[in-house]
Amino acid sequence: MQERLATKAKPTPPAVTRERSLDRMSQVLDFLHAHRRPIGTAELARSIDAPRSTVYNLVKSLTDLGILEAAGEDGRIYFGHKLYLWGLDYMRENPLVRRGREAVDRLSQETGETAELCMLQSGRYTIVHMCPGLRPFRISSAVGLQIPLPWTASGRLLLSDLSRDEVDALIGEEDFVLPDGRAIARADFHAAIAEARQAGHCITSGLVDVFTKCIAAPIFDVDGKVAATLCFVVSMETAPERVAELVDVLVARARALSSGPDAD
Amino acid sequence: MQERLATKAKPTPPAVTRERSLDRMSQVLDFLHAHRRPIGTAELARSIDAPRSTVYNLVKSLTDLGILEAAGEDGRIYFGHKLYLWGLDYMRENPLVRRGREAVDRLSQETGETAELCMLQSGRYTIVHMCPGLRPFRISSAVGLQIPLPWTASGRLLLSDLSRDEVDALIGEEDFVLPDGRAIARADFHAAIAEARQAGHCITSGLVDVFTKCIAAPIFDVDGKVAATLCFVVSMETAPERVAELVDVLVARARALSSGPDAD
DNA sequence: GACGGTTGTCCATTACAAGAGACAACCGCA
DNA sequence: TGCGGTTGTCTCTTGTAATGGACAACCGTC
Repeated sequence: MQERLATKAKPTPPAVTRERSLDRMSQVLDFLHAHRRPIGTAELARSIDAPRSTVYNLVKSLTDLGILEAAGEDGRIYFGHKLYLWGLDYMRENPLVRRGREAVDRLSQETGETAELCMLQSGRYTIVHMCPGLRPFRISSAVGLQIPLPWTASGRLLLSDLSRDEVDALIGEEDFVLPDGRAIARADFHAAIAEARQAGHCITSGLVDVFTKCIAAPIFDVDGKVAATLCFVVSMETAPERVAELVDVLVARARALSSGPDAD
Repeated sequence: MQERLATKAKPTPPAVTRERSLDRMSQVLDFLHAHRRPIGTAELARSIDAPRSTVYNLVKSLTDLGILEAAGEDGRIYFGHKLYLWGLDYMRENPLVRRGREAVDRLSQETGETAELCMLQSGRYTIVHMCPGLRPFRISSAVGLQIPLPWTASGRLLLSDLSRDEVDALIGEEDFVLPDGRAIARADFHAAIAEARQAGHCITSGLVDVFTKCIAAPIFDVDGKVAATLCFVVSMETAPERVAELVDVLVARARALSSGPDAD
């Protein structure tokens, strides 16, 4: 009886925590997403700080299900084809993504520029879709990449609904450091966000890459919040009139996609 | 006591089987993939023949993880954005898919035609990647679609390693009926497969769509089997010389992608 | 307003999986 | 050949989640 009560009344739960398999799976897949290449099972277990036996069992199960696949050598594993199929289903059924992709393809065709659809997913900036332009640009296979918000024009628009504190909470100090080592001042970034909101579009130059300019326009959801952005990645050399023209096209197309209940 | 013994000595395990959460999840996602649109939780439970309480809990967990998402009205659920991210990772890391995508983008840029990368996945024809051409074609957002193999030029190539019986086993009668109601004779289809294998490429006219021609070329894996195809979707009006030119480009590019251990 | 039909929530039970740890088979390297 | 470092498999224990089933809140329809 006493043990019963004692057991029941335990004020502090024991330190040993047992994760659910679904959570472990999510940890594994999230880690793989960040890791961005195949990994061995033992190293994976170390990386996500999970018991080895658990991870070995889990990897076996997930491999059997086609969620993971052997990739590379040494029995390394990575994402499986099932995830690809399911991901495509998401893309096809999600109205914003589906219509946004079509818009990107069409914009790229019409202008010959590289166009992208960008969204905030899990608090991170994501390139959802890209269609390369005509110009002999380096084709970055960056689709699905999650890169720091301050690096992009779209990032400034996507954050324009948040308060200053929310933005600060969302973005770590390291995200303000550009690929070439330069750092963006927080104050400047907040100002740029406000400016982007005012202007209804945003242009950045030479952030991710010295040779490119980003032009972005917001797509609004039914609540008037920025749900996604359309964006052009153009050469730094692009003439100002051409840039202005692209801005107009982009803003118009983004507005057409905004809060459209006329989807199918 | 008797029940105890009976319970303990059970020679045949009871009919009640308890599925693992991972298996249940896989059932749910596979069902959604086949269902191809959002579904309510209760109906989902009925559909996969799982206990209601199990499915309610599972859907809650998966939704929290971003693997499922509320979609449509009535609390229906569908695939979540995490699957999209993970699927893109699969696509980016898989050497064949990655290099095939780049080739498609480049082919489309160079020729101005709509180009596609197609594969056989889980025994079904899948458009893995598409880049729309310059011409004002109807943009089909067909990426990830799994359509009947007989409808396409790529399908004929992808099946060219299989025996007649294997092909027959893989393709149901309904797949031979084209969108406009016409039916393809099995014998003709088998002949077309053989011809495609011989020729090293395949051209079909007006199958999926009266106004289009499909031109496909095979990408071979290390074993010399057809692993994927590159394909152009062009207007029916395209001049024969132009078609011949596109065939040459396509075959050359596909060969360059074949069994390349020189991947990155 | 009593009814069969839903959908969604919440328990109690217990079968099963998450985790700890031992183990063998490999590496190098000294 | 022994010795730390691996990786991968296997056992056993025990916590926990999958399940059955009760329940409330809704429908409609008779």
